[in-house]
Amino acid sequence: MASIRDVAKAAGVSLGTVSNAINRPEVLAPLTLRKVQKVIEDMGFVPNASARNLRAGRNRVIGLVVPDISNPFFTALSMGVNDAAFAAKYVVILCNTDESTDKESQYLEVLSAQNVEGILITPARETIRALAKVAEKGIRLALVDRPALGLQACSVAVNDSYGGSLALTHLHELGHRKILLLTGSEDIPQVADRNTGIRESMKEIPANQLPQIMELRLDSMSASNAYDAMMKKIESGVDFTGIICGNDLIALGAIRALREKNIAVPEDVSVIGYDDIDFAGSANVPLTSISQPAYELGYAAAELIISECENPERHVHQRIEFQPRLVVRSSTAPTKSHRANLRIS
Amino acid sequence: MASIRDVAKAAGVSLGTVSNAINRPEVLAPLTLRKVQKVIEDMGFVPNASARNLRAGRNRVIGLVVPDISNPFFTALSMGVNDAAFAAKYVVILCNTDESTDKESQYLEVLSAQNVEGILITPARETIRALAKVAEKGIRLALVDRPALGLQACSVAVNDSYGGSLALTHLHELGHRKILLLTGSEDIPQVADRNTGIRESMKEIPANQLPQIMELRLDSMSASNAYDAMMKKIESGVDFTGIICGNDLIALGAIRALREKNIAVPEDVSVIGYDDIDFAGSANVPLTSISQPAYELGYAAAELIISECENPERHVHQRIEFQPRLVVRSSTAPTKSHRANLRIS
DNA sequence: GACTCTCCTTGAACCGTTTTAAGCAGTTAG
DNA sequence: CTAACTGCTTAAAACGGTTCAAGGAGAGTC
Repeated sequence: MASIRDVAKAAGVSLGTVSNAINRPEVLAPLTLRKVQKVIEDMGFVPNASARNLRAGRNRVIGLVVPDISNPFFTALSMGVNDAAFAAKYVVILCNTDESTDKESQYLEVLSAQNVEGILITPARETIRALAKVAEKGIRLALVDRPALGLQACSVAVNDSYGGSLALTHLHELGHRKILLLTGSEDIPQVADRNTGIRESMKEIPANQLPQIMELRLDSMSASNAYDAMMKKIESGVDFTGIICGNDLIALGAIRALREKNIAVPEDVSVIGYDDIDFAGSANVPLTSISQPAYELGYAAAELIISECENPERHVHQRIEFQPRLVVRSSTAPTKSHRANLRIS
Repeated sequence: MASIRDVAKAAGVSLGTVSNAINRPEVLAPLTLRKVQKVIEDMGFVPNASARNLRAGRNRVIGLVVPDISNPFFTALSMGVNDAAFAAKYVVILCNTDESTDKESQYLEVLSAQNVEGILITPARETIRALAKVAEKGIRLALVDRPALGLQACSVAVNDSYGGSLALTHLHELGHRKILLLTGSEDIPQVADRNTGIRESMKEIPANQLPQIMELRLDSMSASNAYDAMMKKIESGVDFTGIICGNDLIALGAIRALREKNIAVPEDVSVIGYDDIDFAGSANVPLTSISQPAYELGYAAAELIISECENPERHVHQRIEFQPRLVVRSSTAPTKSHRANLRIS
């Protein structure tokens, strides 16, 4: 590999001049510049990034740590991060933790060894301690899809509590009074927050209309898991008219089970998903879902951390919160009695 | 940020000793080692990767360039790459080109500026020229999901031609004689290869059983696009009993259109997808599909390029080819006449 | 007591850049 | 004619590690 010295020798100039040709072309005499550039071109010279970073103390690399990149939500988020980084000529190291705290802290080690300028992370659980350690080492942090609880860092999140409330209110307005909550473990902060939102919005509802909530917790928030659980649930009786699902995959799994048992969606049972993944709209029963701006979330987070890297002293930590949005499609409908009521009035 | 010198001073040893404590602990006296390690721990010292890499001439970073990370196939592939890299203590920079050759070559620039050790790429189209330029700069390449046409590089691919043949043979054996090919542009190498496979396997079929093939090309291989095209197609007459789709998303879109038009899948029309994405099995009509080992593909490719980086002189370029696999679920079935025939015999 | 051996530790060179102060012509001003 | 300035270029000092030849201290041997 050619070094800057080789270029200098070949061009008959000093090594500093070559460096200037690359980084501050305006200070060179046009003729010299031309000459050096030609040699660089001819030799196919690429500056060594390690040396450059060593000297400059920066490397235009950020890390992104997510629990599950195969979840379309995080895929979209990561696309947002990538695009924002690309626009700022940064580059993203993607780390997928498979929801394991172990792998997460290992990745944090690796990233800090790589001296990335910043880390964007959706911590799997309460990894605040490991994060604080990283922050101590001078690596900037931003939390994604999670507020920065007590941590000195930016955060970009979605109002999950409001999302839960949106789902409940929608079903309630359609006349549903017996609602099944098909979701994951309360250990997952997002799940917990949405449940909080659901409980909160119950308080707004007049006592005589208060829906009854049943919970069914899944070990893993996958379609097949939801399908199995739902089949069992149906066999023990369908004592609900609406289902609020932890995510769209769960909703799809549940719908498959319902159809197999000849329970019509949305005529007999309404189902509402969460995340509004790409596929939701083109599913067999187009899903009503709570849309989260995953791409924008990632984009905003990346912009935030990049601006912090570019301008550390002027930066103030921010907390950005996006609002989820209800997207009504065909998997939810008024209950039969509600429809009857509407017809009467 | 603490440097190795600060550690040395604090521990009262020379800087070389600290380096040894980190990299060759066995040469140090146990006492010294202990002492230095304690200081490292206390100061939270992390060796600067740039400096280390500068000296070593390596940086344990590879780039992964894919056309569309939101396609579950590439998501799985990238997980394979990440896991293999993680195991070898490498790190992956993910680049998503949105199928744009422009963005692709920009990313190649960025990656070579970052001096990554190797690049794993699924070239969008025939980007051989840009790739050759990168290769010249001494960056190792490996092609993923594409054979290394004339390029001095490793490649990991799936036998697409065989995949096409699998699909056709499956439908043919079920008695289908009028088959619709619902796929993307022939510019996409995979699409072209599968079509070749289909044509090839036609030659094996006795003339009196030869199926008739119709082609319908989509601009973009998405579910909604497939749905629209399919709706139109159905309105102009259903002159086919089987559909071979370019990917699973297309299959799902097509199935939705068919159902909406009250054409039963698989009773009236069989549909076969491609990729066998995670969701295929839990779709409303569980998809028959051609499974590609996306994760393994990525894993193998990463292992290949990493081994090349670790041992450049001993490395010989390889071409690994995976075989696709037919996964039969519920979206394909024998034609009515075929079923009748079976009953008779 | 001199010699060799072992075991640790050290100092210095080096990796390939960026950056900065200094230098060197040539020009302009006084 | 000197001084100051301008416009480029250069040499040298970092940056933070790794590595290696050389050195020093004890122990063992003759």
